[in-house]
Amino acid sequence: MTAVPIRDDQRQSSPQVEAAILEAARDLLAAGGVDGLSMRQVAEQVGVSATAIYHYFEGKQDLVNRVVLQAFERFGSYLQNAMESHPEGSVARVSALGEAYLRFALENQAYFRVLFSIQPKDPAVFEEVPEGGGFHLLRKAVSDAIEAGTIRNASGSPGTCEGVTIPKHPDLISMYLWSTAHGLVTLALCGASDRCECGGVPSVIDLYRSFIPLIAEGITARPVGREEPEKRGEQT
Amino acid sequence: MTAVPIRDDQRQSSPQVEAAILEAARDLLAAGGVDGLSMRQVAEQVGVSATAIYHYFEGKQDLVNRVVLQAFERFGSYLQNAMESHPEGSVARVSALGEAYLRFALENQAYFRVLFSIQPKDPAVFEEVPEGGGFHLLRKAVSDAIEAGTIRNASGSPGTCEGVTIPKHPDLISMYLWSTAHGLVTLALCGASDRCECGGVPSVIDLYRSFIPLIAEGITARPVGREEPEKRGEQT
DNA sequence: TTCGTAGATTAACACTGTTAGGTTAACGCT
DNA sequence: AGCGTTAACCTAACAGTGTTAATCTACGAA
Repeated sequence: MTAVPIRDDQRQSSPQVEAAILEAARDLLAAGGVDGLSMRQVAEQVGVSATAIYHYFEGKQDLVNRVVLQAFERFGSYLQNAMESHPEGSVARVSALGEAYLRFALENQAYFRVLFSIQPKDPAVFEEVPEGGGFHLLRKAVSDAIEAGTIRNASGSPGTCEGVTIPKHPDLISMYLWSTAHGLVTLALCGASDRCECGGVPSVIDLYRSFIPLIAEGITARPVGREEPEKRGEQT
Repeated sequence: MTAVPIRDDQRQSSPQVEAAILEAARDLLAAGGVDGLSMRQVAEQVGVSATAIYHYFEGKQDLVNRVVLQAFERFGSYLQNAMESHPEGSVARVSALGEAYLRFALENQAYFRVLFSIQPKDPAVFEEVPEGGGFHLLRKAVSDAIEAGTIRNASGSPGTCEGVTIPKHPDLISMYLWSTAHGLVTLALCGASDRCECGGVPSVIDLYRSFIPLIAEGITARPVGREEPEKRGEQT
């Protein structure tokens, strides 16, 4: 169906049309992912012909990228919000960040899917993301916690944080925490986590909460007596 | 281009055609993901018309599912192979499993992408995966390690977390390890991990190796009291 | 008045997955 | 031998996709 001709007095000016396109694209993207977004559908929803979009965007990929950029901003403020309700330097703040990460992903699945679709997308997209799309928040929270002494310094050997208090690279711990939360929610979203009942833990959030003691204290047996934990061998 | 008519004597029998279709689909899928697989291209590669495929498969989704199933099997044996070179019950076996997971994902990116694309795919696909597509391997390795005393039993973790009873199954630790490895490689594949330099750790594999002490011993700062003095053997 | 241009249009191209309907060839049965 | 059935495959077509080319229209400036 061709778009109904727009009378001049209701013809939208360019920035409004662009915004309307972005909004329509966002809805379609959130509803059905990249495949669910079609130029013609966007156009129809805006009340404009499909090719008009090409006046504002270079193509579908560009349109998607722009929406993703907006989504990252929303994602960032969502995380920030969740973080600020816990004291600076606390482990609670770090773990709340993780929980918010999960919650956002679960509540905006199609959105999240697009954000982190395992595609070799333009690195430019990520580069334009303001402040790393939440990663800087995590990094900050981890840094604060290290400084507050609630999280150990990754740069040192286990326990050698006695004299040395300078956190060299909280990036490592941040990346580690990011991986865990992201992996969990990713597996959950593709249905893979159903393979593991995990003793009847029902929701992904609960599963994540069950991870926390493991993350905090590690998984190796710390024997009450004195038992040599077996060393990791080196392999190819 | 229409397919050249097949003379009777060179007309392939059904199972061979089906296998050829699967093979062509696998190649296209590995090369360009789901979008890179087109029925017409598959057909042309096999030397048959596009619609002939519908005699063996219900449609594109079904074809993809079948390839994914095969891929999971290959994935499983890849993991098994990597695992078996380490003693049963050792932490080394567990961590080798993780490394193999990463390696497979990095070496077969498009493949891996399809396996774990964040799509709400038919749960049936996962259900048909023999023995859980590697998860049972991880579970077994973790169970053995717990039994051998090298990995602590999750049930022994301190109390309950926020009212949630912590499952005592090795499933929890397995799921946790799976999440971490999967999250890392997933973030790497979509380019997100480039945001974190992590102290100059170059490759994903090295990054994973840096995780291992964290996974083993946790991230919370422990009182300076007890720690193994003879550590610090492994360097990436 | 004329020109340039922003904004939008229609028509078309080359794809896509999928369906409908038809054409063989081979097999089993009477 | 003749009949019916079915597996295997075909062509043609449909509805949809992203994208390009060429065109039209209104508006502001010279």
